Amino acid sequence: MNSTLSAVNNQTINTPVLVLLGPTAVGKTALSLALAELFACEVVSVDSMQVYRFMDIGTAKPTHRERERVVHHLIDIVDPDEQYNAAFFVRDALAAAAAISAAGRIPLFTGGTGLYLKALTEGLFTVEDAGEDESIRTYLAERLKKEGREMLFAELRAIDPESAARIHINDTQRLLRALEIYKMTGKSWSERLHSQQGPAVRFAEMLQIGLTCGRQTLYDRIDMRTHAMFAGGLIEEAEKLQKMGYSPELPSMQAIGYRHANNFLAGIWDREETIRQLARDTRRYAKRQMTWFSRNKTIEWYARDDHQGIIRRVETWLATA
RNA sequence: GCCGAGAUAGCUCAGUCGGUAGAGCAACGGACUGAAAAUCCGUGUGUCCCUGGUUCGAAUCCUGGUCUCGGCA
Repeated sequence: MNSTLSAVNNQTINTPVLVLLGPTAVGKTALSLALAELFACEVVSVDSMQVYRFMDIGTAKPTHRERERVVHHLIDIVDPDEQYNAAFFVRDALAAAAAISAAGRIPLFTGGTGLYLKALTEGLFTVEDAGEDESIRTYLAERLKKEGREMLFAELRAIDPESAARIHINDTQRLLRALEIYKMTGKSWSERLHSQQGPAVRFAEMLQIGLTCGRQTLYDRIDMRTHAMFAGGLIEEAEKLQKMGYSPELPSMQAIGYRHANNFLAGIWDREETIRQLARDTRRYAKRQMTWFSRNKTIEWYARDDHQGIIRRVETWLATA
């Protein structure tokens, strides 16, 4: 569209790209704002739940005031009953990054959704059909109910023994997905994986900063944030979503915080139990995030309050990038 | 002070006839390719309050202590 597009050609974004990741509640948002203002960045959220409109408190979105200070992408882009997934994220994140780079600014990917970040940097295999084929999902879900998982798993073993060896029989979600891919396209999940080409767009200059802190510190922060969410109106927000017609069954409403609030509203848990469960599930989520990040050897880790150290690192990186 | 009950995993507790211990919750480790804040897999982490004794062998039986909780004063 204009000359600055030289920053981006078909396969590669050549200008600097920053990534800021870390477990929930570690303090990514505060640092992302500081980095964005210092280094002329726009934030691209890497968060599977902040994409949903009306879900503000439970997803700990940056506030409207914060979003006035710094441009944020991929927040509030779909309604809670709309499908969103890793492939949509890759598409949207690449588009945002290309536009930001072309404008001479720096994309700052910030978030904690491990799969999304991996999909962005390493790519996904493509499925021609691309969409969600609801009829196949319904068909498989019914067969699961009628025939049981053993039958479906035996079928997977027959058509894709490699995936059957990798997927545990109790992992219903992956079992159904593997069968769905085959039914939809006639090719197995493992065939897809083997024929995968790599990311659609490469980032020539990417610095990945990880924010971390001691386990106990993180858990204390999670406890504080849990109480703050309650005081800040988490229950009322979930109630509002229900009144808008969003079912507790929706993937978005199964997010941490919302499913807890829904149980409270249904009278299953009292306030104290809801807080306890919410804090516990958030701790477990943080642990799963750490597991995910620990495999990524390109992350440079910094203590959560070492803003000066991170800023210095970004400065030297930009000088050479 | 007296009487009674108890002390075992981070917590609540079980532990048969004496054979060095296990359940729930919590915790911890891991997987992850279009639901991912989802889904799933794995792990017991212990001075059995202390002490001395009986015994081939003690969480278990006995002695003495310490502490906790009831009740009575």
